[in-house]
Amino acid sequence: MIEKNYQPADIETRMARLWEEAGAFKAGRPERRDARPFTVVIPPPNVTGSLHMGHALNNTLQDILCRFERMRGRDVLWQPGTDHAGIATQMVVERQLMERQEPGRREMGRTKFLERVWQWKAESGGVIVNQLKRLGASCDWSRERFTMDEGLSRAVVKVFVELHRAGLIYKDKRLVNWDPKLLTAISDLEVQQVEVRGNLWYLRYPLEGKAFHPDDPATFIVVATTRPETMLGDTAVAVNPDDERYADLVGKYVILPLVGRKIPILADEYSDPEKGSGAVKITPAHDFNDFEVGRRHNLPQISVLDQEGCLALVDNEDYLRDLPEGSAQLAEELHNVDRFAARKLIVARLEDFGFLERIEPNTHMVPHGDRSGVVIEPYLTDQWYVDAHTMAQPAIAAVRSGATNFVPKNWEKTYFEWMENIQPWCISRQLWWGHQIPAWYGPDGKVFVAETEEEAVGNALGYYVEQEVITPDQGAEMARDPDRREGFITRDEDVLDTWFSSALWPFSTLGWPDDEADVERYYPTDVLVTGFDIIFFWVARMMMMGLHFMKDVPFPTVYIHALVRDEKGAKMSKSKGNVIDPLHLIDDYGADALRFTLAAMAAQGRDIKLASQRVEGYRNFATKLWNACRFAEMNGCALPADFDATQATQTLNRWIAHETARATREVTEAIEAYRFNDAAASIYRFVWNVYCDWYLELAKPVLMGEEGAAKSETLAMVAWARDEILKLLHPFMPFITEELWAVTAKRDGLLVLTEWPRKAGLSSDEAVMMATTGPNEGLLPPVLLALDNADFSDPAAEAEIGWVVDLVTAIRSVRAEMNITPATLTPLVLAGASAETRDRAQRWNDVIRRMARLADISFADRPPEGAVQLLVRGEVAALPLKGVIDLGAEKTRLDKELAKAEADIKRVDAKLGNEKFVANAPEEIVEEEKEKREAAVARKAKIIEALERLKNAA
RNA sequence: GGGCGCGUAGCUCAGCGGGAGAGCACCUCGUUGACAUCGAGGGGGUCACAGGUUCGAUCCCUGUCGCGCCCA
Repeated sequence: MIEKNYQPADIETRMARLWEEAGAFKAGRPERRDARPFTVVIPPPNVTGSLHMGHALNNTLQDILCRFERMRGRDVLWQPGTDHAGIATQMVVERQLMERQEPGRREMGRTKFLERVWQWKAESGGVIVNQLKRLGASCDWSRERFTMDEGLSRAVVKVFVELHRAGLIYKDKRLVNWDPKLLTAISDLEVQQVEVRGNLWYLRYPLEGKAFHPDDPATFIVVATTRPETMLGDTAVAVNPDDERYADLVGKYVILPLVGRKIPILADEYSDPEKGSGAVKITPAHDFNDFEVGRRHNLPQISVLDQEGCLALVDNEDYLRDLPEGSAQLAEELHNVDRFAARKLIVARLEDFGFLERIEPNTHMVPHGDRSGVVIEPYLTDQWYVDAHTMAQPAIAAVRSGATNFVPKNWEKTYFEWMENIQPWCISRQLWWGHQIPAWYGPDGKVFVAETEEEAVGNALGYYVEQEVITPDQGAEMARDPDRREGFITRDEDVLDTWFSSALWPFSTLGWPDDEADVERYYPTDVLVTGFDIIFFWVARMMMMGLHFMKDVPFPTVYIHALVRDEKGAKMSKSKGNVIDPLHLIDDYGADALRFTLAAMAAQGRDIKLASQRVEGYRNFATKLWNACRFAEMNGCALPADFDATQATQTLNRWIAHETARATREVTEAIEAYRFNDAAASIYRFVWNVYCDWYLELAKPVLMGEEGAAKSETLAMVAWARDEILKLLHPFMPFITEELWAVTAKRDGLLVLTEWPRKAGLSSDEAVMMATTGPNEGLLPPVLLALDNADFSDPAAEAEIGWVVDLVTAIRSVRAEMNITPATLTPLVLAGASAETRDRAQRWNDVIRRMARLADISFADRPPEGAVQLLVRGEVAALPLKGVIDLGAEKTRLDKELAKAEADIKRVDAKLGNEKFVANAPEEIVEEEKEKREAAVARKAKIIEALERLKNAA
């Protein structure tokens, strides 16, 4: 029994429980042992996260694919899990400690702190998983993984060690993006370039051997810089080799103001003559470009900042080397001053001595940390790197060859662009929460990388015994007792970039390296669904790791979906306050409505501007379906076991079978092509504008009428089409369809595991091929071996019902125009009707009268005088409304129609009169135009007749 | 500076070589046998602009203008 009102919240909790209890989402179901797998790995959300619109869209689309393929008989594995999100999670827990006024991370110590993070994860890490369940995500939750669980951690270590052995992971000292707030290195991708209004400072650097005077340009060279405070670390001045202004200065030296260091003026292409003064200061330790210039010219690298972005000058050997006496005083004064305060101090000091020429306002891009929000400092440190350039090559080739395809295809360009210019990937992070790098150091800094501490220590001790740094006895001692080797062998403190573990996700979650059975079965996955913002972060890296370790791409298809924005097109962000919370929408309208909205708006290649009004509209759609099912139930519609829709005899029933087949084809093909919006539009139109608006309405007289073959067939057909609708709609609106499936009939099983309607044109052989890996047909779901005629089509039924629809529509339209209230029943006269039309009119008499508000239907050779005359499929239908209608208005209406017909004829004639058109256009197009002309000419004739009669009546 | 994409009905968006579409909003009418979370009907668009290709362009090409995103 269907409830009177559709209540999403109640249905959703019950259906979720039902699926859970049935283990409906489990991969590897015994009865599908021989079915072809369909595998998708979820983009693992951060454990710290909560569901936002991007997740809602991403997971709705994945769920549509998974439910669709599950219904098509595949063994679906949708692999869920979460990501440990190093920086984000560590920040969350640290903030919590602060709020509770507990000891901070450093006071607490590493071990204790990590315990706290795990504790936090246990308490709060399940939030987003539960939110995904509310959305209806049909993941195999029994296989949920976490990037820091034991198995995945083993995968991380193994990958690190193997890549290190292969020379693809190495340690290097170079400039990194340093976050002075979080005190860690971050990768290029975690840096956001932000436009900042700053200044360009023009500084005078005195030439060596000349007495500096601010008024004498011959005694100095002007350099322009956006970062005056780094001048303390300058080791050269560069000018463009083609810049004639400075040609004679190349090779000479300047004396660095305030500092007194003698540094060369050199020629390098990097210096842009158009920018600033054309001369640029070179600070290799504090600027990426300068670093490269420095390498080319063998310049020293003088770092003048510490980890926190404060000047570090006292005891700074690099800085103090070769400086004149007295410079130590400046070092003392500026030591430990923050970089931004230092900027002011240094500029003021330069100005005092006449070294500041001028200040020019300058807007430029400044790197910021995407987590901390502070200005990133290029900083010279030792870090671990992946040789991304080498690993990118197979990943590039795989997309070039089509082994992996992007949908839509244009994202491949973005992918290539980045991959072909890829920089070494800095993977070490100075954090605690993450996979600690499996590297150990000896007293001389020599590194030992191994999968276990035991192995690394063994190697190290062996080495130092051999080198006679320690005796064999000491070595044995240290091997036995960790306390004894403390201070001698130490483990690398750093952890790996979170994306390092995410890169392994498609195979680490399947059990690699411990158990490869599932890797065998489910790798490579079938499709990756994700947003374009993580193509670089994640997709590219999975490609590299997958190809290297699995020797195969992780997925043949990458579907890239849009970003969800607010209704004005702005990116949703907390600071803007324009975030629409998907959970609120679920509360208000139900998960099904939200899902359908997102699918309907997921057109390829465009961002989604979401308005909640749209969600409301699709909630109404759910209500419509609900009520249609209630209607079927109230009329006792039920599907007999042996019912075959294609064998129906009633025209109306053959018509809905035909329309259902069409909808099935459209929905199936659209999902197959990742055209979610087309699929949604198709099922929407079918349910509302075909099934509800016409089929149920046209069936009413039969259903209310006397018992008999026609009625029993219709009772069955209403139920049959309803069931097909529930199946087609299930991937989009799983909750309401599952509920209706359960309450509308006694079922063998859940809808979620019911077979998808066979697409037209798919032979049973192909269906078998699709769903199986082997020839063992005995284990197939029986439906895949039966059911033919899925491409059922009946043009005759289409023509007849089409006529009824057109007739009713035309009458309704003219009645509304003439302001005839529904209470007024009018007669209808079919003039000069063909035998076929007479038959049809008799067959559909009840329906037409009811829907068009008619008193009766009669026939005549000619339309009566003073009637409204309508053209329906080439014949005249007249409404004798003498006295009711305004003859003047009717004339105006007919004049308008006439003008339209004449315009149509004129346009077609222009085409057909064009020799080139007739010669060049495809035959069927020309034929079509001719038919259009004929129809328009016939229409025109009838309208003229109608006008004549109107004149007579007046 | 390089790349990608977008300018179609009041709004949000489909369509993309042969007669301009949907949803919402708007206007009119309606307690018609499931549904007012509804039904019926209606108005509304030089498809940004300018060239070109073509028998034919909203659709392809070029340019201009406006907007967005990514990378330097």
